[in-house]
Amino acid sequence: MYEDDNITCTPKRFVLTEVTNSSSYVSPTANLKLLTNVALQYPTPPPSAVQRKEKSLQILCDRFLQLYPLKGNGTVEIQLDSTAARLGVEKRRIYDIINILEAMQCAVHKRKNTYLWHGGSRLNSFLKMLKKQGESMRLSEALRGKAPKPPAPRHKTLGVLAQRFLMLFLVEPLNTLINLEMAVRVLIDTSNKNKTNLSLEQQDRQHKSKVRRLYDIANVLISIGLIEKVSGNLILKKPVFKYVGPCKMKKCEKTMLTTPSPITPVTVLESQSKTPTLQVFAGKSKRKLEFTTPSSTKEMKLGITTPPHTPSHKWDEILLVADMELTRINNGAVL
DNA sequence: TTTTCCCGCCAAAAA
DNA sequence: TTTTTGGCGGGAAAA
Repeated sequence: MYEDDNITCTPKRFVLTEVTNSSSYVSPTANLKLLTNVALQYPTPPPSAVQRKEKSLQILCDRFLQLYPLKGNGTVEIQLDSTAARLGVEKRRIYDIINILEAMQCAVHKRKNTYLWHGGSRLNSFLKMLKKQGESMRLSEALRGKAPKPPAPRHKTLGVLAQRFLMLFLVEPLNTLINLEMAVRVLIDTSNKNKTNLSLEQQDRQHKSKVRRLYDIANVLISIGLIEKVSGNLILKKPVFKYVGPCKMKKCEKTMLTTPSPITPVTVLESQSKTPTLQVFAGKSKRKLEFTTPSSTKEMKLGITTPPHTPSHKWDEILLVADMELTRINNGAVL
């Protein structure tokens, strides 16, 4: 009949009544269907086998990076399908990984099924840019009360979300801990489409979905070595992440902008605030999101202002406030 | 239980 | 149209 590479010996024989739960007559068609099902079941490896944990995106990305190292030399072409096969996963999973890596400028979409791998060669400069981008978006302020809330991306949401998530770390003082709940709230534009308002529970649904995405993203960012999960956190039970990537700037310690001289020429400050439009996602395809705020940003030029207050690292407070808000929201949901 | 998040359906974009 | 990409959320493993 047919030969299956997986079958190395004659399958054990079964009588219909052993497989079915009834001893009654089964039509030929039903019989065929039944047999098909049994056949499909057959090549199933031992029940145990790899479990969920071993299939995580983080591990998959680790293996991916093993194939295509970040510090590799030169550029290489990556074939998605063969890579998926090599890693023994569905193509869909490769998309998840490559999308984030692409968002990190580690690879660029060259053509169908093909990416150009640049590794981490552009990472540092890209991170610098991301930071600037984050500052101009005023993500730091958004984290607290002041909430310009960056507009929701229309395309490449996974990649954009990954970039914005990273921005949070870059924009905040080093070692700031950020939890996913906080991130979602800042990164997701709750003021939904024009009129259509929140459906309350639909809002919760979308929130949950976004958190799922953030988990996915966090996992590959961890694999890349940009982020780290901080276990056994204090106040919150929620997961907290910390930036551990390349030190973004040299101003490690003091210096900073400790209240510039009273009479600072505006020009000095202004000079810093250019970069009005940064194209994070290169590429021609429409799908590649036009990352920046199209034009709406009404008064972005006013951006440069010394941090409101508490330039400190009182992230504990931040976390607390964030959590309190979250619980408030949750309670409110129970109408 | 809740948190984490894999899996894969199926629609949008591209060919 | 068909194929490739990739939102999205169900629901189950892990904690």
